[in-house]
Amino acid sequence: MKKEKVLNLLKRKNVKPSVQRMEILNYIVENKNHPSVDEIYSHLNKKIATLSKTTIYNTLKILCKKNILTEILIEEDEVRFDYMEKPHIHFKCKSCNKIYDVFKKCPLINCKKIEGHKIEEYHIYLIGTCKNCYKDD
Amino acid sequence: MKKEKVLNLLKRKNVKPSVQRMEILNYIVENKNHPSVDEIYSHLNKKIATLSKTTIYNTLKILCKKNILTEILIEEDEVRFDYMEKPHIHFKCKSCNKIYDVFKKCPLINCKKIEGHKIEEYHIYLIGTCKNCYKDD
DNA sequence: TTTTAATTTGTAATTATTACAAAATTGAAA
DNA sequence: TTTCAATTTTGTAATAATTACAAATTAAAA
Repeated sequence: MKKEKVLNLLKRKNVKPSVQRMEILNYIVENKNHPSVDEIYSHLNKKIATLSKTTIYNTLKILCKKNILTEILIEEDEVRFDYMEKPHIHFKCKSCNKIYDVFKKCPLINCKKIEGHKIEEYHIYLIGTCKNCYKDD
Repeated sequence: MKKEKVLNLLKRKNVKPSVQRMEILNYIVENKNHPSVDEIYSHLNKKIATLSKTTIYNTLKILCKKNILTEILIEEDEVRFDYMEKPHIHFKCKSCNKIYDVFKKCPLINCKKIEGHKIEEYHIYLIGTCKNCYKDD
């Protein structure tokens, strides 16, 4: 994603841009496999030597609150993050541990209510073996 | 669930029964709102004064491995557990924090493969406001 | 009973995340 | 440009769920 696009996205959602915020958001948007906080840190640390993990946590929290990102709770021990342009499904491969985006439609996502409960968020997580790992058997 | 049913369930799935294992499994099966480890501990501690949290963690791990329970990753900071007789959806209320089971059918649950990936587990989490909290507005 | 194996327990270690306050940076006003 | 206030970033320390591990207990087998 172009620098300008990230900048505009932040502005549009009322998040004051900064070098750190732009880099963090950009890395998540670019990297499709939903990097962990550690991965984000390791990668960006090369560019921004003074970067702190606390900044990453702070930024991610803001970006979620402003609905730019969504938390993915597919891993047991850490949170992942998702830039969701359109609603989609997540598939985690048990073997290689990658998290794929799947854009198959699910009628559930159009429901506003279910058994009387008002739905505000949809999280669909599938777990199994991805096509790359599967063929190695 | 009757004592004997829990016992048979454990035996059938090749888990050696014990007082602790039966009580833990029974509590999860009986309590429909998916108690946390802390809640399980607090409740069963009254019955089994010597109970240790480590035993609960050990037992839950075994029960998951033997496919008697499934992990629910709907909470950000702790794991919940589910006794899944038939596949269903989970709905978490943001307001009262209860986790409901919803038995509406979703065609996704019949898919064995998606975009070439082999599916082994289905986790569908909806988040919003439940019907009890909603009407208080 | 004696012995062996499995389970339970308590403590200490691990690890992701948060709280907090100092340092650095930004942006506007003078 | 300089000054000053507000915001952001950073590092350290605290928190809390989970796990590792070994001793104690219990159950099963001989």
